[in-house]
Amino acid sequence: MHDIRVVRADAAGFDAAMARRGVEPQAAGILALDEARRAAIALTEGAQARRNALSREIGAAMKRGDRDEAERLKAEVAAAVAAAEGAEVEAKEAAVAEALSVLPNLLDPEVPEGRDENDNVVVRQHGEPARPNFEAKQHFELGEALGLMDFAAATKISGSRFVVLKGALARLERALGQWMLTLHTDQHGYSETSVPNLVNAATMFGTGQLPKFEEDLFKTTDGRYLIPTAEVPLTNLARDEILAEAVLPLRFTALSPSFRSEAGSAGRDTRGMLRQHQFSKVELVSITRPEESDAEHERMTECAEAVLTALGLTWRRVFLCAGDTGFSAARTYDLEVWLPGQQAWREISSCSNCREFQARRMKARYRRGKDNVLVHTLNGSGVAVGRALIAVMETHQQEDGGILVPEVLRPWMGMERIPARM
RNA sequence: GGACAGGUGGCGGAGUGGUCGAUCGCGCCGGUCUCGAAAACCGGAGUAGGUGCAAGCCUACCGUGGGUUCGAAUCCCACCCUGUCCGCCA
Repeated sequence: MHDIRVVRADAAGFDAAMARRGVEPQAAGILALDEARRAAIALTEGAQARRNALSREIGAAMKRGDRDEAERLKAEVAAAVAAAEGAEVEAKEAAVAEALSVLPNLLDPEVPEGRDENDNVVVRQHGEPARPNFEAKQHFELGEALGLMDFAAATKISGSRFVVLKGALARLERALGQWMLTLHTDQHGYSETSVPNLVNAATMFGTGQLPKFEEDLFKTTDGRYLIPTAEVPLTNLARDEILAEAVLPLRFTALSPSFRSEAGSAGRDTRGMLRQHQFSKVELVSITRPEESDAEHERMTECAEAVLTALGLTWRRVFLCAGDTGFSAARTYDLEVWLPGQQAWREISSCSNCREFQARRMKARYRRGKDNVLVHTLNGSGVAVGRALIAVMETHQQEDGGILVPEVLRPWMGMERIPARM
């Protein structure tokens, strides 16, 4: 959500910022709506002031028993009320709000120019893509050979883009989630949080999923939505709050399922569990003072990177370009992990600083002296459990189809290796 | 699901048709006192929007949305939420 004052103050700058996103110029249209809105407000409020004054006079007239005068004034009030209603202030305010709420966030100046993922910039890499002396398999080949990853069963139960994990792979998923959550709470200062997975429309508006991206969500029959990420409930903890400065920064983490309709990605990544309607994810969310958010963004990204390093994965940090940065974000780092079976870098985490974009939608503020100031919100995957499972399988696969369990997961797995099926 | 009781400013809590944006307490900000702090005392302070160079003026907001009325925090209706009890149920 944008501040109309920003558009008024620098229309050309606003359009230039939108252009980086590939969005057509908006300022002129918004300013026209704003003019109409303000004119309607002036008209209506003048009429309301007249009505209020007349009402007071009526009260006075009644008090002294002057009924004729009171009746005469009532007629005048009726005219004022009609004028106020004719201006249609609400519709005009809604038009401005709508226009401002469907536009993406302003990008940080440092965000690289570019149209799509090909223009993203690698800023850091950990490890080198492995060159095993055997042909690395993809995770679904491994999982199906182990008899522990069953897509047919999931299709029967639910449909495409779901999976049933069994035995050691089900346990591996649980181990990953538990271990990551423990890492972030015990080592990284995040507060463990258990959140609803079903939220209302106001919550979805707060983080920016609504009104523009409703088709990406699953909606329930009673008008609620399944969360596409725990970012949604975690960030909305601050909605409509005025926080004490001393509590900032707030850092939350949650392990939750994420539900995505994947509308528009038909035919993409259809094999395996890379792109599912439901997956498990450990999410990180920070609520900070404005001056802290850039440092917090780096810190958060490093917390996610620590997960990948500890799992023995090969990864790189990518600075998303203008065209690839998400709607609510001012700047985003993706973490990509190397998948030896697929011979490709794939996104496993995305860490974004949304600055005050979500906070304005949510009215999430903190008290600084006598002022109420919008907080900054950040979110990052720490990390996606489903994709971490894939990465662990493909990275630590052995020639016989067994999978070596990373050291950090062994206490949770109760085994050093998922043995190949005999 | 049924029956009651409620939803008021950062928090607590008054207010039942006419200067009520709203008494009061806590907390908050400024000041007096003090070497400093605490206490005490004095003063200030809601949010959003419109207008104006500014001081200021105006409008809206007492869960949400309608309605009655010249006028609604106050009356009526619907919905949402909270509490208590009952029923049902992981």
